[in-house]
Amino acid sequence: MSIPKTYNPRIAEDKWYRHWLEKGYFYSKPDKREAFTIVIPPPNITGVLHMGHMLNNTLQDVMIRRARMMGYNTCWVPGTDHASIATEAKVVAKLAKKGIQKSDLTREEFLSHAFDWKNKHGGMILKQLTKLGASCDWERTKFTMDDDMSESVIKVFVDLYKKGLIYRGVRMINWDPSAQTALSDEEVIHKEVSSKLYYISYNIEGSGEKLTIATTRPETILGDSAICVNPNDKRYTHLKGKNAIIPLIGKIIPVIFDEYVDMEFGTGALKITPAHDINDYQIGDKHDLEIIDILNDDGTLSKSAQLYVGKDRFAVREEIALDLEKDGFLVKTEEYQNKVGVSERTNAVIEPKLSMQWFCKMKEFSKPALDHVMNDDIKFHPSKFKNTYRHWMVNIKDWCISRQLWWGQQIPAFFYDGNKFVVAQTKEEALTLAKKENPNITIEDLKQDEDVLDTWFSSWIWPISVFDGIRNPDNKEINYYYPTNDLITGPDILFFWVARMIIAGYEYRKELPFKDVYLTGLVRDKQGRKMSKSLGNSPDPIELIEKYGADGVRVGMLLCAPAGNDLPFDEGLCEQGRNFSNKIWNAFRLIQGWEVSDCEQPESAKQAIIWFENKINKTINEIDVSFSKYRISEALMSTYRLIWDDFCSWYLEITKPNYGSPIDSITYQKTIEQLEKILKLLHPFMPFLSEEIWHLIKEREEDIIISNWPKDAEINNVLLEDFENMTEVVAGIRNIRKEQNIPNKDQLVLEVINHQTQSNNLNAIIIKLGKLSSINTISEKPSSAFSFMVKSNEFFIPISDTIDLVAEIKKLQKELDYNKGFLKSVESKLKNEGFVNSAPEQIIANEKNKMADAKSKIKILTSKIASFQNS
RNA sequence: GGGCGAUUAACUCAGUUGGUUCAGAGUGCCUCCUUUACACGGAGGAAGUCGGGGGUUCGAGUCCCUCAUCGCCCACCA
Repeated sequence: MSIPKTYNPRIAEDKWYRHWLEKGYFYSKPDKREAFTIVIPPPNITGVLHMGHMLNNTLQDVMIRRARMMGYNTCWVPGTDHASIATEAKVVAKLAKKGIQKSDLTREEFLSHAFDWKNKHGGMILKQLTKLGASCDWERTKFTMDDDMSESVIKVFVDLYKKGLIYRGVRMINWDPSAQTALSDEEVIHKEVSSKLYYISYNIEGSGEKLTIATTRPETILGDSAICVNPNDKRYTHLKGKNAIIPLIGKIIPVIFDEYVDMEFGTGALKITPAHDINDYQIGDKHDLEIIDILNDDGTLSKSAQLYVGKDRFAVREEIALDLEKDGFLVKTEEYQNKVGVSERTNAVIEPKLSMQWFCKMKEFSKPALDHVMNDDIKFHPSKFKNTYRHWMVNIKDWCISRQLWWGQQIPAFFYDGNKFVVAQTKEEALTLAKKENPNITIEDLKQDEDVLDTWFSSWIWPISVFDGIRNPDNKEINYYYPTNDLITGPDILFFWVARMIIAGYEYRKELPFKDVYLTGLVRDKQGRKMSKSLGNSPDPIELIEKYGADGVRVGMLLCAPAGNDLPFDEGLCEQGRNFSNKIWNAFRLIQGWEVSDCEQPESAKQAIIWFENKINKTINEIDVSFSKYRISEALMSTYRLIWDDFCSWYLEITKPNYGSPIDSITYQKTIEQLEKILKLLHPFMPFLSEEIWHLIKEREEDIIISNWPKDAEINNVLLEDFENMTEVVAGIRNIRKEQNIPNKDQLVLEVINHQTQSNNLNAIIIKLGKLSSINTISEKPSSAFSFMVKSNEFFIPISDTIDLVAEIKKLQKELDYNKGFLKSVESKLKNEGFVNSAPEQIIANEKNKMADAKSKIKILTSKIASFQNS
């Protein structure tokens, strides 16, 4: 059969993925083996696969595939998140295109549209993951709004309410005027913007005096309840008991005194708008001021504003500035850098708003989650995120969990008799509870809270609810699969998700939800911007896979992705991955093209096999260590070098027979064994290629995906070192060929003086790779020859007629100078009493060895130079 | 404003308790080579005052101080 020169990923990928599915390798049921579990960070149903997902899921797949080979019962649970705000926004937009307003629909009608949308688009991203080779247990695919999942969420809500951890109250919250819902603090991003600071003067009632304040939001003067100054501010003490008049509307408000006000800032006078600023609210509360909410939910001005009613807050800002200026109230404006909060989802500028919402008390509740991370029961990789985590946890605030949306789990609070309510799993239970208060209540009288829960209120129990551990805490699956092993996700959702899962884990399982958290970096584009769905700057991963193969893309992502480091994405990395695929493919092509016969095994092959067996064991050890430290890119690099350098450049170059000659059966057999081992090591990183070659080597039942992960063994380090030295000898010969332009077909003789190292065993290899006719041991150096040194052995290639004496002497002189300098530094170190007295014995012995070594090199070099100069 | 982390070759990063020739890897770059698995390749090469300055030590990329630059997280100063 003829095998193409380049590897074609298309042939392997779909074929093997289907095969693995058919064989059921991805599916997991509890059994006697130890479980290895990962729950996927459920991507939003609104999302399509982007580079962040690629990185994340490749890492998860690597961990799962390796664990599977190590004999664990692996279970990778996939699924999607209903993403309440994002999805609702998409559905609303889609309906709007059809001319349908959300307000035209009943809740049920809207939800039916939303589920239609979810059914159409929601599975897309999971389908894309299969292209990447993700070995998820697809039979376990979950959605955060599946009936059982929602039921678990509601159960948790009711439970926490009963425990007194959930309460309802009027608080200052973050209002998103675009989505028209409350947000948690975490959903608000503070951005620096250039804005203006407006200086506005207020007339003081009953005097000609004016009082000037500074504000970035002049439109909010319509909601002012007071002007506040610092009681220690001598400029304003005389205003005690006076009133100010709000410009344009003429409303009279008191001048109040509070030390909160910074005398240095602006004019030292602060307008107080309790409805639209958290600080003003607190001052207003303290001084018992009127709260005037001048904004509607959509960010337009309300009737309470009196002016500009129905106009947008930003339009009003400009308009009111003009009007104030016209009437002489605007003193001046200044350029000003300040920070505004915007909605993480809609990018709308957040309004602080006083509103009735549901909250979860976090302070005490989160304590175990903090402790168990700080004492490494749960390990973060890299550990620097422990700091960030701690900082957030100790400053944790109550979590606003209600959202004024329809898409999500509706809050199970049922109202009756006006403001009275009960919290219960079902309306029937609620009725029973309500009847205790008022026996006349009927089920029709109960009205469920319109709001839904924050999306993260469902995803924080994800590792438990996917195994039904909330509804049935003692079921077999949860006890088997929980706690999960690795959580692999981005640091951007450390608080949104990771921290809260840990909290929920200790609350509902009394146990950690996962043992290790691997926080990836963010994938950035070439301008250093975060790649994300909202920016739309991510290359299409499916196109990349088509171009470079899934394995190539996986390798490309992993090579540059040490834990926690951002990676600027460069397509060249995928190219490197593809080239690597091809390298392995061609190594395989070479081997399968060999003609096997009973001829004698060459000495060089014998030595190469022994060496490579040691080398592979050493590398397996390195790879295992890297994995245990979650240094996945290092594990891959070890594998990469083992294959490219050790296997291809050395092992195969040594063992491959001369052109047209057959290979002996022992070497052939051994080579196949080595190749198989290598493919196993490669499998977690490059599943398709490894499976493809595994089966092309020979027909067999067993698939590599479930083969055993190779174990490391005793390593003969002396042998490895000898081989290293040997490679330097070969490099020396190649160097001389290159410098002197000696073609490979010209066979050379290599002469060695007192060649004492054990690498005599490796002479056969040197002869083969150096294209030598022989290696001779000599006692005196030849009169003129090219030469090089490896350790303290001197090698010669005698070709007197072509040698460039001047260049050769120059080269030797350079080497001599280096060694002299080196000797000097070693000697001075050894003369230093401080060093000799305080350095450990081993270090001193090493220095002495170095000195002896340098001395002997200097001696050799000096005499060599002399002999050249004489000739 | 508070906290955390980083700064090592053109790029992306290793460098474990200070001590072997410790200044490394991969990519890229330069030179040569279409040789018989692979040009998605081979052989060789150049390349860094380890951000600046100070200190501790016999010895510092590694520990301490300081400055600079960058990044991240948190935060209610108009």
